[in-house]
Amino acid sequence: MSEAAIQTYTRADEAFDCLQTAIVKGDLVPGEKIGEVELCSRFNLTRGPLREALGRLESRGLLVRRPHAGVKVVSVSAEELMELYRIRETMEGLAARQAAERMTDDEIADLQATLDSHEKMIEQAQGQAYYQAEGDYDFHHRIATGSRNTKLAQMLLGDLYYMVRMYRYRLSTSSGRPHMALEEHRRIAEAIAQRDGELAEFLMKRHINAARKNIETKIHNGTLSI
Amino acid sequence: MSEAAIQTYTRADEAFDCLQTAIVKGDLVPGEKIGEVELCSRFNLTRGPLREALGRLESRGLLVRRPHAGVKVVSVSAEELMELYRIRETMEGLAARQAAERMTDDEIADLQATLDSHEKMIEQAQGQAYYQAEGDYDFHHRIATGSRNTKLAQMLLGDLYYMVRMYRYRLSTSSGRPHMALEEHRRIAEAIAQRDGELAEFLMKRHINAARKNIETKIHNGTLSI
DNA sequence: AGTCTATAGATTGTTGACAATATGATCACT
DNA sequence: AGTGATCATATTGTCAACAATCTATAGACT
Repeated sequence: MSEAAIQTYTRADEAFDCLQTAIVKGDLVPGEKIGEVELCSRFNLTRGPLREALGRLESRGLLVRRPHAGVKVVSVSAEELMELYRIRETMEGLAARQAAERMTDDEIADLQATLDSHEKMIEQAQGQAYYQAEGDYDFHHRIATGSRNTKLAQMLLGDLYYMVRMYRYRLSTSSGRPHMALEEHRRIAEAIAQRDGELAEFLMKRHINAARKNIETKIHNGTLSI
Repeated sequence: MSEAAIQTYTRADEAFDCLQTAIVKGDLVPGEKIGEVELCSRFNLTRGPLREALGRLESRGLLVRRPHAGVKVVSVSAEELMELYRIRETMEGLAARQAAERMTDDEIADLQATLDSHEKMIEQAQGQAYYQAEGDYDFHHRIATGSRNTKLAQMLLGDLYYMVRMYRYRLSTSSGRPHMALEEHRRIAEAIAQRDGELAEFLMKRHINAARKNIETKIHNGTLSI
């Protein structure tokens, strides 16, 4: 094993993961004030590691803390969610371009194989958006790491995705346009396979822009509420 | 005062600031392993707040921590520094575009006034790059906040700038092209004043790209070593 | 002689108690 | 009666001792 899994899993890491998934899954409601002792009893933790985890989460912008007053999950407005997508658009565009230049042939083959399995999933689980959401996450994850840009991957995977996923869960349905998204993924992968960075960037930006517009119209329709 | 300063400044915040500036200024050498107790005695802190600060710094990617083994300042290779600039290029391009669309007239006037004072500073302090570096930081800071994109500003100001500044200090000289940089700033400000987002984005990307190339050639020359 | 194992030391992770601060309710005053 | 200040409570921030883990040194074995 070259890259071993985390050898020692510290309590603080545990706390961090627990809280993060709780926030993403919506178990911790945005805006609601939550006490430290309550969190401790809820996740079987002690306050030390918990506070360390809270610090990390705050630094990542998932929750906001006021000294001596308490901590609450950050609540994102519709506008801010749209801003998040605009950031993703530019950053993932860059990631796609660099991925086209730097992914190994094996990685690209894997990427395309992944898309095949996504297609099967979509066909099997008609209308069940969950697989699509996971698949989408998987696809973007691979490209982010494929960019070989450590900091970029860190920002994308560590910061942005969790915020986006947080709202994916809430407006659970996900896009509802699985076939179209898959098709867009295919084209991006194709551009990467042809080592056409410029095209990959363009297609990725358009892909995320389309997702943003899709959500935006749903919000305006009233189909979706944040 | 609408946005009051931090009412209560906790020890953890103090620790965070101390460590961050120490890292940026180079008092804490990258790669070197540092013990918690040593840091405590050095900054007159106790281990509790220190550890919380360490967690935040780690989450921001300024240092890396291995459980039970210790913590060391992250060391960035020349390639990674270039990657950082590529990220800045796209993100600040976006910031400039949104700033052109959203900054108030007052803010734009302030921005241009800032450039005037920068010009005077450069003339007065011939060759002293410090003012230029600070001025540059100031300019980009204003545009980041002017974008009205909370998350974008947070990522730029909270994550990227500190890493870049860290190396600015080390290769202290800064660009050594103050007049040219100022001229580029002027053009960007002008584009923003004319509410031409597309142009502002283009000019900003070119500006950062030029800065990147400047450093890159210096590294190849051997003028600069990381 | 080289390599592997085991132990000692030091360092980090964790815990529970203590101090400082914000919130909410009570009471006096206008 | 409504508003302001004061105080009690509960919660957060901080501290110092304890437990768990890693690293380095020394020894035994192949």
